[in-house]
Parts: sequence; structure tokens; C-alpha cells
Amino acid sequence: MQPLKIYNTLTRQKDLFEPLSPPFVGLYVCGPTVYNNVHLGNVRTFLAFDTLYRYLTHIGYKVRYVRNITDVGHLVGDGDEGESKIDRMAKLEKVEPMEIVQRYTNDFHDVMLQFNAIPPNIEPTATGHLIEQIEAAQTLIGKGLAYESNGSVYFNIEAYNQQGGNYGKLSGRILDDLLNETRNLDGQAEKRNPLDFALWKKAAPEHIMQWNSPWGRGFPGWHLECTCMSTKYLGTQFDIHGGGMDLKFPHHECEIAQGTGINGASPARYWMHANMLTVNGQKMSKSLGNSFLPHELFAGSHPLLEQPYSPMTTRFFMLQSQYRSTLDFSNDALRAAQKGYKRLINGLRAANSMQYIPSEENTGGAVLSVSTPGVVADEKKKADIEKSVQGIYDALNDDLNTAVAIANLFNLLKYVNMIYMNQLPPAALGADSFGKLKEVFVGVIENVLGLREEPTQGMAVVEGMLAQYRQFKAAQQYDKVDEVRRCFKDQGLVIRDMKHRIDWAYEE
RNA sequence: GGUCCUGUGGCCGAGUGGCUAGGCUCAGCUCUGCAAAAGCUGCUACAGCGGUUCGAAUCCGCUCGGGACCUCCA
Repeated sequence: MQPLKIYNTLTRQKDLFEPLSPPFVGLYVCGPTVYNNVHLGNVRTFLAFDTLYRYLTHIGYKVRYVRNITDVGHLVGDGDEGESKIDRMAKLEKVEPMEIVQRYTNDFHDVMLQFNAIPPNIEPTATGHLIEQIEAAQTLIGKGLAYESNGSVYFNIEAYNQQGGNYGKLSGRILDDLLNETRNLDGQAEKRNPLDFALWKKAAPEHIMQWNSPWGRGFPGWHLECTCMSTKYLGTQFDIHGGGMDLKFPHHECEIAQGTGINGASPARYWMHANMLTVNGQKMSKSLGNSFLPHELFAGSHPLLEQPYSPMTTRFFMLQSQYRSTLDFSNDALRAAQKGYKRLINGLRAANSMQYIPSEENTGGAVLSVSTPGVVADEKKKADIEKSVQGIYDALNDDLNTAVAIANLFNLLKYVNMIYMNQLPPAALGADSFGKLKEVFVGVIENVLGLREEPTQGMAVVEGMLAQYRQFKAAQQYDKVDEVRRCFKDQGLVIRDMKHRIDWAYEE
């Protein structure tokens, strides 16, 4: 097993990842609130954890990956007051709240699929776990960690800390500071302490989504669902909990308090937070009006976009930075990413078609490479490949540093291209290095980074047109040759005209 | 105001105190019907000032700039 280090927000350092019961790993990621389309910033977080899931699986762990759908309880505006986001949309559009939920859940799934994200093993919803949430609130009341007030139930932070809890340990906040800085919000009278947060909220009559509870009609508080669902599917203690940086406080802090209060132990051992996607240096968010929807990106239809960018270009773009760094969005950066992605994916096609040819063997009319009698092993290149392969795993083990992993991948790409272009006989690398080159290059791109080819429409007739091209070429009918080239170009493809063979590639 | 992060070459973006990250762009070369691609070569940066050190982009201090969270947000 690879020695993976993960930056743990709890300890503020990179900790060696040691699962509670290897080879099994429990991974919980906070999913979206489905009241609206996911934007690109949301996507970044989910792709970061998709990559983590992929890597954990790649290195041999059996991962149970749980990512929830928040379909109730998330309020608009400040704190524990205000309308439910989903309720509001439902009223606005005069439809059932569950229609809103369904629509944006579908959208979310579509989008993630386009980005080639692997669906989680379990995708629980908050409304599907109301019983658990009510029970959790009751348990907390029973332990003196929560209280009922006017039909709502609040978590008692003071009591929690008196019982040995440490509210603020995740986000590095000090309770007294929080108390001093808390703004005076309306309707806080129900709470004993402004920091107390809702486990269950009494529903106003006009609130559509409401259920019976021991405290009357109401709905669950936002933070409670994650505690209940992670506990149910991963146990009272599990390995990794992930989410966006902006959920660190208060959401995850509350989860820890709830989990600790109910089960007597801090829920997750490793807390991971993905950083924000920024536009011109500012966090991408709906309220700032600088967020892109994925389909706007794919179509290039947003005013800030100079051209369309494909899902894989975008995925590659995001992977070129480390998940804990902010990543700034710009057309220049996306364009550069597009070129890099195409180059890498052309290399992927090349690598997939590569076959090892021992130096003694005469391949007789070889398609992939000429026979290479008497080739001497190139120890320098072999060592360089070895170094880059190790570099990839070292990088991924270092808190999923995909940027450095990709840098090493480009080093390998050089050798893939040299073989593909017949500039380097495979035999010069020896079977072992060659095998490793191909296996790691392909495996990391496809399985860990989740990058794949984006076929174009004209793909079906490519081989036929290529055959024509060869004929025209042989007949030296260059005007026809150029015509075929134009056809390819119209499809976003290009012809690779090499000495030893003719192939097509994605236009870079 | 509090807590924290951050400032790298034309652009993006990694960097554990000493050894070329990488991508994109640009220039040249080889190859080529012409191209394209590929390979090779060139372009050596760390906001400013001071300190620690044999040695700092990397540690410390100050100054200036940017950002996040503190209120819903991935």
C-alpha cells in the first residue's frame, strides 16, 4: 500500500493516512443542496474528492464513498432564521419542493457524469433520514446537550464544552471570541446562546416541507443530516470527511459537536477541505454573480468566456493545481489547459496502441514500430522513466498533489511520443521499463485523474477517410490530400503523417 | 475588528533550506510535397526591506498587495 499523506484540517498538518480497518475506507463528502444548478466552483470540490476516491481505489483500498444530497433544511440567509432554500424555489415556481429537488439532483448527476466523476456508493438524502435525525435530537436532549424551545430544538454549545467538548477545534476558533463577535440576529430569543444551532426547526404554517415530531410540526436543521447519514453508513467513527473550505465553519464544526455529543467520539479522523475556485481573484459564488454553470462553460455562452471549454479540459485545468490552493479561472489558463489536455490525451491514444518489440524479433511489416535488431538498452532513459513514475506516486501520496503528478506525466509523455513517432525503439527501454511506462501512464490518466477521450461526431468515418488519405498520398494527389485534411480539421481532428505510418489525433 | 491563507518568469501553476517542476506562449534546429506532430536547443523567476544560516523562493520579523472564513454558500 502506498504511504499516503493527507492534510488534516484537525491537526493542521499532513498526516499519514491509516484507515481504521484496512483495506476498508469510509469516505463522506458533503454534497450539494439541490435548490439550483451546481456551478463550476461546486464542481471543483466534487472533482477533488472524486480524484481522492479514485486514488484510494487505485492503490488498493476498498472504499465506501458516501455523498449526500441536501433536500431539506438548508435555509436562506443568516443563521437559523429564514426560509428554506428549496421551499422558496418551490413557491417561486409553483411546483412541489420535491420537483425542485428532483430537477437539480438530475442536473447534478448529469454534470458530474460529464466530468467523468464516479458516482458515490451511497447517495443518501436528508428527507430519507428524518427518523434518524429526530432520534439524534432526542438523544442529545437526553444527554443534556440540546434543549427544546418554542417547538424548535437547539444544540447547547455551552453544555457541550462543559462536558468536555471543544467547539471550534476544527476551524481554530475560540469560543469566547465567537461569542464576542456574534452579530445580533433577529429571532435569536429562542436560543440560550447565540452560537447554539438548530437541530430541529418549528415550521411556520406556510412552510411547505414539514413533518411531525415530538416537538410538533417542523423540519430538520441543516447540520444534523450529515451526522446521521455518515453515522448510519460509515459508523460512529470513520476515516475521511470532505467538503468545501466554506463548510469548515460552521457546518463541519457542528457535525463534530453533534457526532461527539451523540456517540462520544469525534466522527471522522481526517477532515479534508478543498479550496475555492476564484474568478479574477474572487471566490466564485452565485451572490457575486461571477459563477459559471457547466453548460455555459461547455457552450462558451457566458459573457466572461471567450470560447467553449470541454468537460475534460476543465477537469484537467482543475487537476493542474493542488486541491488546497485557490485556483483562478481565466480564459488564458483554460486555453493553455485545453492544449495540454489534448497533448496528453493524444499521448494516451498512442500509449494504448504501443506494443513491446524485443530487439531480436523481426516484426515483418510492423505497424506499430519497425523491427529493431541489436538495440542497446538506454540506461539513462530507463532511469528517467523510473524517476518520473516514482515522482507520480510521491506526488499523489503527498496530499494528492495532482499538479506535480501531471508534471511527471508530461515527462513520461515524452517517451511515449518518442516511441509512437518511431524515434525510440521500445527495446531500448527493455520490457520492464516499457511495461511500466505504458501501465502507469495509461493507468494514472484514466483511473486516477479520470481523464478520457472526448470523441467527436466524425469519429465513425475516420478510418475510412484515413484509408483514402493514404491512397491520395501514395498517388501524390496533394490537392485531395489537403481536402481530406480539411475534413479532419472540421471534426477537430488532425492527421499525423509520419514516416512509418499515418494516424489521426485530436487537434491541439 | 478577530482567525487563517497567500503574493513565483509573458500567462497559469508546483515547490520538503542547497541539485532544471510542469503546462501554455515565444525564438531557432531536425524531420516533412507543404503542413501538423514529435524530438532537441534557447528564455532562470521567486512582492519589498531586514534577520537567522556556510547557503533561503523555502525559516523569522516588518511593510505593501490579494483572498477566505467569522452570516447561506463546494
